[in-house]
Amino acid sequence: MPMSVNVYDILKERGFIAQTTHEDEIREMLGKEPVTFYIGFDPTADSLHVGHFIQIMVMMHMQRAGHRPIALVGGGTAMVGDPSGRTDMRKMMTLDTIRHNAESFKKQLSRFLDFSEGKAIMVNNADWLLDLNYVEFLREIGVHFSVNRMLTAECFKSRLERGLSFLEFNYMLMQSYDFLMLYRKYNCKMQLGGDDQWSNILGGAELIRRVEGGSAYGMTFALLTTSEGKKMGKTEAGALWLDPAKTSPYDFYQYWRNVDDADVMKCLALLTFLPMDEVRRLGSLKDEKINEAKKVLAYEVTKLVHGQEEADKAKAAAEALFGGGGVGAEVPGSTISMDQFRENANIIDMLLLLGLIPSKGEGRRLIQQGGIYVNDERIDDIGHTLAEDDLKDGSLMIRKGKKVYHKVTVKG
RNA sequence: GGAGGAGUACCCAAGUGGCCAAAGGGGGCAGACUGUAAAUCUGUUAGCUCAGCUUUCGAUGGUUCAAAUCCAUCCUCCUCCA
Repeated sequence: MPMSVNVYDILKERGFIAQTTHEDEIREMLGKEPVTFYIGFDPTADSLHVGHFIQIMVMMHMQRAGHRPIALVGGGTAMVGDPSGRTDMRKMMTLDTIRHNAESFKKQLSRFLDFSEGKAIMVNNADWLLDLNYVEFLREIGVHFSVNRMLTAECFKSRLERGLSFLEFNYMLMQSYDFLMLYRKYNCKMQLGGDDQWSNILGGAELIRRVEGGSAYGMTFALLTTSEGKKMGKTEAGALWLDPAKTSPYDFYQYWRNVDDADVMKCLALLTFLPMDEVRRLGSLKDEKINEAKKVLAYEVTKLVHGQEEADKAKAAAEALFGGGGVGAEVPGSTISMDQFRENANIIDMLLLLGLIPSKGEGRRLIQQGGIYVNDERIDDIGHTLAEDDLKDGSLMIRKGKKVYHKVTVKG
């Protein structure tokens, strides 16, 4: 298999790599042969989010370079909960929830990777973890772990201050066991993951070396953080989901359109496939010009996640709304009936109906502070009533603050 | 199992009988300035039929004209000892 550019160098140049177990050996191995590797995703929610997307980008880069990804859905590990980087205990999830989430993960993952002809594999660790025999597991795997060493691991530090249950303490063993199983079954030699997974990955690589005497490697990737070190991809509504039903393509697009200047280059490198020369050019734009880079970023990421059609729509909507142009058809909004319109003609009732405000108090505040516009006219009376005259071609535009647009279409 | 300590709004955290819908900070939202950025400044941040009323300080019950504050029971968490 021809490999012109070593994928390790690509990942390195784009800023993915945080830590590796054996840098030189890994680079050499990736350069000369197809390698089977895996990344685990614990189904703790019913959709993947941007944090996962970084890992998916890595898998795509690796697959393009001829390597074989295994996407591991953590149906078994989710039963226990990874304590890494957490300050409090995870909520215990029911079996049904986990199953449902695992199914959603599978669906989403298959959009990004080519699973045909064994080019990628999807597994669920519930298949081997749930039926484990406790004593056997302790004897086969448990012997190889030193509690003393585990306690010094970075990922448990914060938890040792707040408390760590035995249940969660075992997470590392389970993940290590996963790696061993995949090594045995698929000759999986590498585990990749977010940097918070470093300890868990090391555990697995060492386990394989001890039990099988084989060579196993690990590599972690920078978590997506802002220049201030905060986790990226968080919105007021929670995470930035990949599921269009949970985060609309328009909102998704807007999130990237609005990233901090300082983060633009990093995001372009990590979240798009644009050539690095282009990334550097866009990232070095200054002042107002950097808006161009943000538009490219938003479009490219949205295209990868939601497809070209949705990306085009999101872009068109953004241009129509912010470019001062007319109101395009693809603007985010909702459709209500004429009865609903009449019954909720009071502006605050309408905002509530549309889900733009959580309570009427919030609505009054917004209006008093001048944050609500109807058809681009500021509303300054909390008793304002919408009239049918406000409708233009059966719709009207409500704006909350500077950026939240909502088109109301009235039918019937 | 024993001894102490803690649970306050989205988060952290003050408040130990009335002046408490509850200081302060963070976060959020809105306004000004801008580039749909950042920083800064201002306002706001329980609900409602909003100068009034209703429901909140782990839960339940009690004392009192009056409780986040006092008492009882329970739940949860932490620390030390075993």
